[in-house]
Amino acid sequence: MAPREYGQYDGITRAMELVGERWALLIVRDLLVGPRRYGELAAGLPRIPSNVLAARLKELQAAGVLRRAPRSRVVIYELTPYGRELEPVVLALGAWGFKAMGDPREEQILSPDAMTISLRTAFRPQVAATLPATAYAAHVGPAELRIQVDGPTLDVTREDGPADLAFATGPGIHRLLTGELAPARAIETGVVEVLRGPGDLLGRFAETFHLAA
Amino acid sequence: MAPREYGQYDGITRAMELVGERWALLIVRDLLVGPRRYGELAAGLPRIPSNVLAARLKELQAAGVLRRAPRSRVVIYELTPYGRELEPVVLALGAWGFKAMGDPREEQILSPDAMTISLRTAFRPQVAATLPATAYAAHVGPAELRIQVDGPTLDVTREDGPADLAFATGPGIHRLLTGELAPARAIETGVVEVLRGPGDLLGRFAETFHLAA
DNA sequence: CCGCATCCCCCCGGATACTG
DNA sequence: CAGTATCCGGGGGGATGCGG
Repeated sequence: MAPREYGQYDGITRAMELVGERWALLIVRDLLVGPRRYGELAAGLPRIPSNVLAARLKELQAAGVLRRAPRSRVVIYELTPYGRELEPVVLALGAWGFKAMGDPREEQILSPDAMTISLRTAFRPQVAATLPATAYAAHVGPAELRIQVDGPTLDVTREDGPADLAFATGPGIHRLLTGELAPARAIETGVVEVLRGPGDLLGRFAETFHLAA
Repeated sequence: MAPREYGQYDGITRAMELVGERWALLIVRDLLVGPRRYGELAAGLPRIPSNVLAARLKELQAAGVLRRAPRSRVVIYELTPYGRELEPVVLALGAWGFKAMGDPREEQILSPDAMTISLRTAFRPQVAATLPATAYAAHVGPAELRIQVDGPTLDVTREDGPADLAFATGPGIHRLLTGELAPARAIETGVVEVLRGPGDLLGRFAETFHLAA
């Protein structure tokens, strides 16, 4: 159960030993959104084998990255303070990888937690501060994401509630965030489907969230 | 030769597909110091099997992270501009992993390139700016590292030259950077061996380079 | 039904030898 | 010196089982 080692003594090597195994950083990514149960993690990572998920959770716990928290008869996995310190790393890595994303393939999914982290990465506080406070409801897959922008602060939750603009989308939203796809065309082509509210608000959304290609 | 996929469409997943394989980020770490030949990379990563190194180099090249550059009859591997954009990620990951480092074990080495990156991570420009310009010569393993601090700028190279303080050290220097080990005691205990120059300059070194434990 | 454990297969990674 | 070839063990992928 001891992690595989690299035989070197420096920070990066140590980090790779702690969170460098396959799937580990994707588990951290989802836990950065909030505490999750085993089944929720499995649902957000459909292609992870159950034994690997169980093994990673044990290793990450032993590494001090996450902790099993017994909450009223069920087990919840949550990041430790040390694990939460990975947030800037994960966001920076996400911004870097974002630049190398091509078009989504059929088998590739966008989970609600992954989208939440992508939005945190793409959020531009200084731009948002100049825009009116806005609440969006984004339907991604079966889940609804409530995205509240209020000045320079961003809050993404999974509770639903009133929103100025409600839309459904999938992996294709990537091209909206890069600016490669204009908001109007995103709606025309069906990449984004407006459910409620004025479609022009998608322009404000695209201004608020942006990532380099 | 296509990378293993995770079936998700977001930036972190893409990043893991590009640089998430075992050893990949350690190769990137060393190339962040400068272009390297195959043998130099192998020397800095003694435990990597040669076939794995060859495979990673091909994959990272295909990923657009590095490039094979023919230089006067020999092949040099160097990061592309996109690969160099990993620097903040690698430094942040190194700072994070640094906090989880225990004492070095016998089989763990500190390579010159790893030490160079560690120094970049630990460098405190604002502190250095208040100190006189100083050149250190650090002997780590068989190699000599010339560390030049001039105001808020840091330059670490492998050429040797005059230095205000020359010292030899190994993995144990870690405890000096955290402040856990006082400079004077580092010399007393042999963690740092002063070769030339006044040993008190090690205090300036410890002020200039610092990492949280 | 959720949270894993078990089993099996396959492929990647580790070690070593070998070649242009 | 710069990789390639080969063999082997172990970890990951996938399906299934099972206890609380």
